Amino acid sequence: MAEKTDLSRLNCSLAGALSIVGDWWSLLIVRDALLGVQRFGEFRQSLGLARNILADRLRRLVADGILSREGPEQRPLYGLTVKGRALAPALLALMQWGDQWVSKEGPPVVVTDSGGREIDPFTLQAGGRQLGYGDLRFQPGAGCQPDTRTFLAEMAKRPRDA
Amino acid sequence: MAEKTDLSRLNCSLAGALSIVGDWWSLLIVRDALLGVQRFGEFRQSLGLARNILADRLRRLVADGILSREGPEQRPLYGLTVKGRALAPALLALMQWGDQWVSKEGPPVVVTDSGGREIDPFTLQAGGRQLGYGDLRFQPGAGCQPDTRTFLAEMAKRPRDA
DNA sequence: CTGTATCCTTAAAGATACTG
DNA sequence: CAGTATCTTTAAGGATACAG
Repeated sequence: MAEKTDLSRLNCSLAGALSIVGDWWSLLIVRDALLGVQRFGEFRQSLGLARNILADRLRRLVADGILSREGPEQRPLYGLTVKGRALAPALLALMQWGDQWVSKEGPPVVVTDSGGREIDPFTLQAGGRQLGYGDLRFQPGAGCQPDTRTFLAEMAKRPRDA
Repeated sequence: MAEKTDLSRLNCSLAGALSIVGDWWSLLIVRDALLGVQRFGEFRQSLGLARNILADRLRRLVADGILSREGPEQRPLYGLTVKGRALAPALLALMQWGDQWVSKEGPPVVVTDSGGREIDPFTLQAGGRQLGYGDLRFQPGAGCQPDTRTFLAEMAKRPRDA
C-alpha cells in the first residue's frame, strides 16, 4: 500500500511476516480459507473485494506457499498449505484481541474445538510457566545485524515496568 | 491504504483488529514500544519512516488507547497501555511465524523471559488440551449477523481435513 | 465460473521547509 | 526535540468490460 519502504529490509521477523500477510486482505483471505472457503467466487462474496484484487492476492498467497491451488484449471480449489495453517495462532490471537478490545456486541464468531470448547486465550509462556508483560526480553538472534544488536542492547538497559 | 472498503463493516473481530493495527506501521510501532522505545525520534530512527506518517500513527494509536502519551508536552514519552500490551501475543505469534517460515538466516531477535528462556511457541488449545488444525470450529457468537450466521452454517457442513 | 485488461480515483507515504 | 504544513509521487483498490 503505497509501500515506499520495503519492510523486508527491516531486520525483523515481524516485518518479514507483515511484508507477506500485512496488507488489508491477505489475512482475511486466510481466515476464510480456515473457515472452509475454497472458490474464487466464495471469497469474493464473503469479502466483497474487486475481482482483480482478489486474483492478485490469491496469486501472491499461492506464490508465497500459503495457499494451494488445485483441481480443474478453470475452476480451481484453494486451500491452506502447512505454512498457511501455521498462521492460525497469529490470526486467532488477533481475533481474540479484537473480541476483547474492539467488538462491542459480543464476538461475531466463536472459535471452538470439535467438542465445542472455546479456544484458550493465548498467553505468554516460557518453559511452561506463565509470563507477565514485564518479563519479556528481546535478545539478538542468529540473523541479527550489528546495528540491531546495539539497538537491542541500548533498549535492554531501560527499566521495565509491570 | 487506499482503503475503499471499510473493514469495520466486515462482521469479524479480525477485521476489527486489522482496521486498527492492520496497516504497515502500527504493529511495528507497537513492537518498538514493547522493546522500550519511547520517543518520537527513537521511533523514527528505528523504523525510518517519514515524520508526518509517524506523527499520524502515534496520534491514532493514542486515540485508540493503545499508546499513552505522557511527560512534557514538548518531549512526550509514549508507552503501551494495557490494551496495547494485550497485543503482545498476536504480535509475537506473527514473529514466530516469520521466524519459522520467512527468515532465512535465523531469527534476528529472540524473545525470552527474564531468565533467558525462549517464549513457548503459541499453539491451539482448548480446555488445556492441544489441538490440531482440523479440530477448529467456527460458531456464531453473540454479535453475529444473520448473513454471517448462514455463511458459517454453510461452511460448517464441509468436510475438514488434517 | 475464473479470471484478465484497462481505466480511474483516492489516499498513503515520502521529502522538505518551517515552527514552538 | 517534536511535531506541523505543504507538495508530489506512486500505487492500491474499485468498476467494468471482456475472454477462456
